[in-house]
Amino acid sequence: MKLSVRGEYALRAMQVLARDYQEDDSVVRIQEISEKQNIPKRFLEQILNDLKSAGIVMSKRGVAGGYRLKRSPDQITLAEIIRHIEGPLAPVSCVSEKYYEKCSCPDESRCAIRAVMKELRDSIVQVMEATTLGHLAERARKLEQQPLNPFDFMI
Amino acid sequence: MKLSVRGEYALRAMQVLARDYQEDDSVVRIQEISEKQNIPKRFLEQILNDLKSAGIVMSKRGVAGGYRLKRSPDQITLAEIIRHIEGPLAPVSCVSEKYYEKCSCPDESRCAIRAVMKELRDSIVQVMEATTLGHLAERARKLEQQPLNPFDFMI
DNA sequence: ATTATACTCTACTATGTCAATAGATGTTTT
DNA sequence: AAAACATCTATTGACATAGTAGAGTATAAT
Repeated sequence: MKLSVRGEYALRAMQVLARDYQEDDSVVRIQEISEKQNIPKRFLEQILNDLKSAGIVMSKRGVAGGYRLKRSPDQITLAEIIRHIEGPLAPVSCVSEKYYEKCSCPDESRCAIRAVMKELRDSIVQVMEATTLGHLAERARKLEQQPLNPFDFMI
Repeated sequence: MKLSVRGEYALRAMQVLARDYQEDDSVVRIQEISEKQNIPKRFLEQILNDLKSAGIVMSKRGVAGGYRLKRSPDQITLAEIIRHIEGPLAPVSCVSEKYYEKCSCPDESRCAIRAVMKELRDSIVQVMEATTLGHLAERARKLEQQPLNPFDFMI
């Protein structure tokens, strides 16, 4: 049920780009994202490259180079990011809409687990498609304004 | 976001035991579960063994041996099974209630992704804790009664 | 033009999971 | 007691994931 580390890093990197997003063509260096989010730089390079070929970010090479979102943060959902990095959002691929694959069970149409997994899939997809990088940036700004809350350390 | 194969097999095996559950102490052979669900037998042995030490099933050795649920199907949730097989239900462990671990991000209390992941966790947990093996068995019985629906092959 | 910067591409290593195999142990039946 | 059956335990190999490393390419400042 877990997100891969790769997927988590992708989201955290996109959060940074969304937070710093401007209409002009300003870019953010990998180094900076890496430091802000504690992500191994070399690993992050690969992830950002994936997201580039997915059409989510664009890059500028050379001295003042870096990455920026290819579209407005409001037009990029978390679902899109995760689907490109790890494939299906569904917990089992026999209930996936976009990446359906037959599973090994004898009869899908009579599998009760499959029925439950469909429900689960729907609630996951609902959250992930409803949340855009724009929402994330807005939320991040609000959280930054709040004073540190000591109760957050008591989980 | 995916369930491991191990977790999927565990659920499918428990579905069989729940479907065949009786108050007496009748058991089901691994071989039988393996054939019904197309699960590699030796692999299934390990999984059932795990579930045994988790207190979910009990076994009887020797001729006429096999496995049965240790408790009534109504008292076993899918959440309990998955937590024992794969750990946290949460997509990232920094939002897990039962298996919390600090993540590598600089400030959890101000991470917007974490806030979204918490929502996601809640909806996953809600489905998995609400669904018992009893529900699964009931649902399986209903599905068995239905005629084959050709539309189920058109996903 | 040269140099420094920062992305790009490919390959490698380590770790963990999935799956299969083999042999040991315990129970019942004959 | 022996044979047959079925669970138990340990080991192994294949594959995916996480992370590291090095050489290469484009850009801008000097």
